[in-house]
Amino acid sequence: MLSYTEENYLKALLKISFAHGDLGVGTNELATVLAVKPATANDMLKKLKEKELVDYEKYGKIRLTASGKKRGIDVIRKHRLWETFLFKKLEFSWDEVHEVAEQLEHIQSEKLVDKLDKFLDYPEFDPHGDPIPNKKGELKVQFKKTLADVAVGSSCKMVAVKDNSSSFLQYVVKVGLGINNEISVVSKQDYDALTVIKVNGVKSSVSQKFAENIFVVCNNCVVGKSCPKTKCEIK
Amino acid sequence: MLSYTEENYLKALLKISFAHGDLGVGTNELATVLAVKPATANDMLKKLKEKELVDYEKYGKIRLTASGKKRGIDVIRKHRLWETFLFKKLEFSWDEVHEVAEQLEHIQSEKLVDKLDKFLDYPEFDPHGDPIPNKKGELKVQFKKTLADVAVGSSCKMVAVKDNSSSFLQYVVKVGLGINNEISVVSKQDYDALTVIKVNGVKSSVSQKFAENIFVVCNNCVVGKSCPKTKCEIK
DNA sequence: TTTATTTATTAGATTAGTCTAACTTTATTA
DNA sequence: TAATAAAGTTAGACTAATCTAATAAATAAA
Ligand SMILES: [Mn+2]
Ligand SMILES: [Mn+2]
Ligand SMILES: [Mn+2]
Ligand SMILES: [Mn+2]
Repeated sequence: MLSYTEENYLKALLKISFAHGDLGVGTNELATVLAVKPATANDMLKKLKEKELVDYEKYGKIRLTASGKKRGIDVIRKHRLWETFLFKKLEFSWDEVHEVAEQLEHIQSEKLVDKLDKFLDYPEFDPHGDPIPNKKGELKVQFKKTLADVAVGSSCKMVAVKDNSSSFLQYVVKVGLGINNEISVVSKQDYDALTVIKVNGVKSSVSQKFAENIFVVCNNCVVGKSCPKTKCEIK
Repeated sequence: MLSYTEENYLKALLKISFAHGDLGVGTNELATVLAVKPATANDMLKKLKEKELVDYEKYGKIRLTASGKKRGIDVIRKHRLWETFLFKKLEFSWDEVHEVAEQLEHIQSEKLVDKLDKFLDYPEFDPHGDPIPNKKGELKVQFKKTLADVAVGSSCKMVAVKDNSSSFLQYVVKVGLGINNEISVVSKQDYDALTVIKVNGVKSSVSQKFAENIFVVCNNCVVGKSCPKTKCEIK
């Protein structure tokens, strides 16, 4: 049985791995994500190594073992199922679900997770567009392309958000954006990449930082695979 | 913000108070209920007194303050709402809900509790027949009379169970009993109070211990008040 | 290739919650 | 009422998770 804290370390390691491929994770990086000091993370990593949930050499990069990865995915599965429950069944808005799911993800009951999954009719994506791992731990490939990659004159579909903070999510709503919306890129400033987009006929300006936090696909893209079109409008 | 552990102490104090009226709680008693040593309970009681959640003199009986009581009732409210959710929405059986609710009762989100309450359509009783406190903390009076109090030849209605353990609940089902069932007391042994009851036309023998764990009302009893009938068949 | 900077580790301390063992106070009973 | 038993408290120790401050190793810059 893993502690609340151990589960959070595994989840953080997994999320960092998703973000930057195969080249292991650093102690400081992990500590930053978990908002603890490197010394603290270092202590915990020793314990996780002892339990064979992570593997690394002293002063080397950290990687999850197969079992560590499975445990981490289970936590993410629970997190996203609970977010979906709060959003779909309890009328929470998409910027409110994350905080509560941070607590709910640590409830230990396999039956509860499976029943919740069934109750929600086996959802594939959470309210932020993130894929929900299934019972076996299989996870749809995460999205890679963002609104910042879309060429001027092209259009795309918003599929997820990268930043899950309540402030960003509320801003997204204010700009008139949401999951599955069609976005046209009207123009882009050379100097600072300030971008004019059109959503449902309404134009707005968004910053580079904003655009990088909106995951999109082009209309020919196959989610999780490369675009079959020879000249995809998205890099 | 109360810790997981502090919440459990308040809940335990409240439950013991419910069980034996106004005469405060003892350290050893509390320790037994929480499955810790008296020394441990003593340490925690000092902290709770410091936070003005309980009140007592050294070597004296312990009582919850108004605010301690409110916090304890909130935990019970959450526990029973979650049990109801698991039972009504996720197809858990009544002997499975308690264990998971022990975890869920510590999730901190007032909004979650209120939304859950609404989602369940403001239930008044949990799957074990126990009353669910409302948002204000108002709690229906607990049941007092048990099957062991019912006179031979009389009948009564089962309204709740005292013991919430999975083994007892499964036994109750095996005997053919459930909440709201009509029970006739056919006979009772003088020697050991072994009782023959009839439920839905089927006779069974139950021990005194068993009978004392089934809360009942007579058909004239008004829940939470005394029976208006001059000669109530239940003491 | 030294030096400086960043990254990682260790040592020692703290807090919450728990324990055992010894001791004190209150309650029971002979 | 005095002896005994039960209930409650204290002292000292342990673990998990955290911190600060000092140190060591690896990397980047000069
Ligand atoms: Mn989230
Ligand atoms: Mn999410
Ligand atoms: Mn329960
Ligand atoms: Mn219950």
